[in-house]
Amino acid sequence: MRNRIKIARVEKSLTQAQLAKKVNVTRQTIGLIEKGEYNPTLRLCISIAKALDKTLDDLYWEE
Amino acid sequence: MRNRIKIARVEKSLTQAQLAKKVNVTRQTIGLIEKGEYNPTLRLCISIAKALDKTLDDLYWEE
DNA sequence: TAGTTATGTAATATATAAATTGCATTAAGT
DNA sequence: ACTTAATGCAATTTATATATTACATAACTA
Repeated sequence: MRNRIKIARVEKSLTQAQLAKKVNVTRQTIGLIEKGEYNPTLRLCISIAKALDKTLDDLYWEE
Repeated sequence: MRNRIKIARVEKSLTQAQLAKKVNVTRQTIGLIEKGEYNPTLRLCISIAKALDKTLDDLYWEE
């Protein structure tokens, strides 16, 4: 599950912990999702996208 | 978790069972996701989108 | 009427997402 | 050299996504 969360997060100058708090998960969960080793739920994907002012396609879609 | 899977599925003239087979889940899982009562994983969301020739935003994003 | 297809739904079991805790490393600042 | 902040990572536990099995109904059709 590759994604572009880390890029978007750093662009917004957020740490993993800050993003985690915004979307109500732990820092570890964010770290593992960024690494692509997790298969997050849709609800969490949407929360992360909104927290970073991106859409699902921005962060998770690859043609 | 509202979504537009059912509309896209019917447009492609697929039954729930046919779509389920394409994405390797059970018919029941598709039914529950269409009803919005499930919170599917990103991997499954992507599989469904590709099977229906849509993107994540097409099916799951609402502003 | 009987049989088939598509769908809804419920109970239980299994797989896995996510939490929790803890420790290690790196880089920045003092 | 000593903090502190940010991140990586591993083991275990808990919550929940999904499978499995089964039964129900509505629409169609032979």
